[in-house]
Amino acid sequence: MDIEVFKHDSYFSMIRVLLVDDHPVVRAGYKRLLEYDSNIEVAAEASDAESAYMAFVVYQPDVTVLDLSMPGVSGLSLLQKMLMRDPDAKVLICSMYDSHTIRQKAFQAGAKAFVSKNVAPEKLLLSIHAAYVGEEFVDTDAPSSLSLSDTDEELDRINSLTLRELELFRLLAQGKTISYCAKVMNLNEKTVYNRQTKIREKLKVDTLAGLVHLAQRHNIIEPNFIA
Amino acid sequence: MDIEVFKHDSYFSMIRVLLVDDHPVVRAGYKRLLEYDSNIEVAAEASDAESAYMAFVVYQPDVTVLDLSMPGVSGLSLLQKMLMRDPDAKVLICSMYDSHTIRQKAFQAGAKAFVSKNVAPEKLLLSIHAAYVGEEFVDTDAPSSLSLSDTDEELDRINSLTLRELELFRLLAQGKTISYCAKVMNLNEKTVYNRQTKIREKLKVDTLAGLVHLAQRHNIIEPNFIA
DNA sequence: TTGAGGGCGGGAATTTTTCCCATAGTCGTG
DNA sequence: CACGACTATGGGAAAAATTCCCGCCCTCAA
Repeated sequence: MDIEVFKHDSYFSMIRVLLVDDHPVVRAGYKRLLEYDSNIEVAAEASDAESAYMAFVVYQPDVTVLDLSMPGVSGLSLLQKMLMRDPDAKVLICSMYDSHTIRQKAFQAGAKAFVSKNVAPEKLLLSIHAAYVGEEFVDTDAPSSLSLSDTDEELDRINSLTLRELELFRLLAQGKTISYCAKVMNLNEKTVYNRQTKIREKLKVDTLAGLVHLAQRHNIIEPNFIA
Repeated sequence: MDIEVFKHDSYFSMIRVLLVDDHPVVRAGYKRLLEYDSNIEVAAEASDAESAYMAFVVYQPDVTVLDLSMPGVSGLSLLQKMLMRDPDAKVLICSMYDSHTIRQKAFQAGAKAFVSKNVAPEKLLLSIHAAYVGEEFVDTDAPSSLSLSDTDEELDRINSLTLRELELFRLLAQGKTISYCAKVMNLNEKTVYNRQTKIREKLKVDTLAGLVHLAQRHNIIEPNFIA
């Protein structure tokens, strides 16, 4: 991949990037990779949703690279908040765990691009440029899209979840308590209960454990075991 | 199968590191962080178990930084293979997901150090130096994990379950409802409730989802996850 | 403008779950 | 044998979690 193709004419065309990831190592990785491209500079970085939003408002980056799997609030909510503030924001969603569902939700929420952390460095740069100019970019050679078939009923059900529901789904599947969910999602516990019921109804599972299994099958959450 | 080698201008006191992680971004992150330390150089890197082993044999790094969550063969297997080849190998295990169990397994397998990807950059460098001189290094301020280093508490807890409790534990972790459990175990629902409470108490888990995760961590149930 | 749908939560009813307790069987031991 | 310790089992009342049904607000699209 010839990086020279990204060379812009003037100094003023630098793409200013905001990096959001809770892992210092990963942020460092992005920075190093982005350094390869002389038209990109890291304007700011953040390790959690709040500071990310603040940085977004303050620095007004051209492109935001946002990791989905952050503690607490989901990256998707943050994305929405950003888009609320600036509907034209270019956000590149990056996720450790790839799945059709996650991608779908990301784009639905307004992401301009999606890559998994497996992405080759050149692809990452490419996708940032693509996002910058407003194109949608999809990392096609997703390594092992392990979804058996995209017509899977379970998948359809998951896709029928609204954003907010998906967010709660993830939290619950991770084993968070109702009250914790209420806190981090800024909701009344009652609402969480109501929503949980709705989620289970949509997903056609009748136990919490069922939610966990379903979530793991579809890479909605990280498998917490080592084989 | 790509082993990248980095020129090292023979400063024999340099700590030569082998990086093993399947994510390019993460490898880049390590490299960037390690560059801060002028006594460390990245001798080679690898993105999968086989090439990692080859690199290990060929380059004989002073310290290997090994990510646990790799596709295919587990990082732990790779670790064992390396130690079989060189019992004195210094391997620093690095994992996205931290838990006491994981750590335990890592040290049990012969790891010299363990850090989670949340680790602060300085800690990472510190741990590499520690591993280099043969010390065991434990990232103490691990955010959410109890850093007690004795026996595997979770396992002990599971072992403290009675047979009947274990039976119910498995059913629950598989997502069966209380009434189903009562039926198949020939019990009054009340008894099942009482028992479930006791199990969660013994296992120190406060949600059903927690039971599922615990069960999976310890292979009590089949991970119902397609890889 | 109207209507559909998401997001949010109140109130009462309902169900689940806890907590404390009682009974019974088993086992090892003095 | 009798004793305590431990497991297995469940009753009853109380507490907490959950459901069910409802209304409100907002946005968006027709």
